[in-house]
Amino acid sequence: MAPRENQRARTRRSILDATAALLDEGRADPSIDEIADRALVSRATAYRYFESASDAVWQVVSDRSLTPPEEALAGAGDDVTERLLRVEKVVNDYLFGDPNGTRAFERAVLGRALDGSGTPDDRAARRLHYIDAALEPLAGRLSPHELELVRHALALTMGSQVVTTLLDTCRLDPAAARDVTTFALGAIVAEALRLVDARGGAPQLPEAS
Amino acid sequence: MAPRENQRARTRRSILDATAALLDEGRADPSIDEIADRALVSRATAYRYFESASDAVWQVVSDRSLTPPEEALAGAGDDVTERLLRVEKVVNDYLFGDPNGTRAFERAVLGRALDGSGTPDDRAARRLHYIDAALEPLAGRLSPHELELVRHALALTMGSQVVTTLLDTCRLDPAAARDVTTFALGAIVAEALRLVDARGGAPQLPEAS
DNA sequence: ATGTTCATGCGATAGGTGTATCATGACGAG
DNA sequence: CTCGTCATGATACACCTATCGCATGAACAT
Repeated sequence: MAPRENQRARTRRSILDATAALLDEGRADPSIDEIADRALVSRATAYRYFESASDAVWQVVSDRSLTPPEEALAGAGDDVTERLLRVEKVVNDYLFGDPNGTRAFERAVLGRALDGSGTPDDRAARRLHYIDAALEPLAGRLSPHELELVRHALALTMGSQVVTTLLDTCRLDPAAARDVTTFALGAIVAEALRLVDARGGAPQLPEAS
Repeated sequence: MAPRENQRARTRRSILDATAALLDEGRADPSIDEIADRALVSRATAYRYFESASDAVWQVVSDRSLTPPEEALAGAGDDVTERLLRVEKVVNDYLFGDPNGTRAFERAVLGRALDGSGTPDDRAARRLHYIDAALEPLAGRLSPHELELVRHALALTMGSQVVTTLLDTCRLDPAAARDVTTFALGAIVAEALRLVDARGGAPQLPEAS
């Protein structure tokens, strides 16, 4: 057992709670000092637990759990489109609902990319778990390469960067933005299904095999 | 005529050149001091010309002109897919070729979004000009609403945010990333063409040819 | 209770941003 | 050439990040 586990856990929680509170109050980009003060902890300690302020924000935002994939897909059939729409709703409703937190998250991702910190970043990649879960009925029916293509193309329709693109760059409102994501998603799924048909899976075309 | 126009133009150029030089040397995120020193200008002056370091970077990156839409589309027929692939190539080749500059650009966009500066940001939205130019043959054949959907969905496949998503979050290499963007683009175009067929426009049949 | 360990607080340091003020002196019109 | 204008440089300030070394004292084993 680690030396002072409880104490450390308490401190960590305190910092995370403080960060979360600040975010909820609309501070999009809290400083380390703010967080430390709020957590009743010295600045040095805050740095001992998190690499930076945006690191803490990152943890908070990404730990505010979304409905997990299994739950989002409970009772869903094999209709890939419906499955994807469900997870898209979970992910994007969440993000478009909290643009501040989302942009702070974005910022953290960018920071990591800039200083080349090599952490695999399992959290930011979480959207792929949702996509994979939704795509599961199709898994065996596409070549590995095709599947990669589809997964990553779908990743372009969900996630924090989409918020930046549609809200900030294209200046859409959240509702219109959601229309766009579902449209794009539908298009990609349709293309994927066409790929499935093209290989073994499907009967219906007068195909030249 | 403004008071000391030439002097000011010279100073401005000097700062931009310095910024560009630093970027080309691989400094992804140059500080104001670095830029000012390199430009043989005091820090205060640098701030008189640009709001921030990333502002200067932004100007540089976005002014390094891409092939303009008309040129990219010269000699292209009415095949919307081909047209879009051309502009996608122009935009994304450029961005994936200079991830550092791109991320600095990203950073600037985010900064603007965070402090809510209301500038319309014609530069970041430039990708829509490319998309519109490529989409031109389809313009009259979709309802305004459908057209908006298609335009913005396509915007998800080009631009700086795509770099962040595919390179940083999904950890693809540039070549694989380009495969993904062209795939997604193809899917969206296909969907758009289906919309065209669904309304009056349908000229040629589902060519199993 | 006693001593060690280790998380913490405190303060200093080094560097970055962004703003303001003020003297200087180059510019350019007369 | 002269003189006022105005871009510039210098400097200071407030605040931020990120890191360091050192003293303190709570936590824990003995």
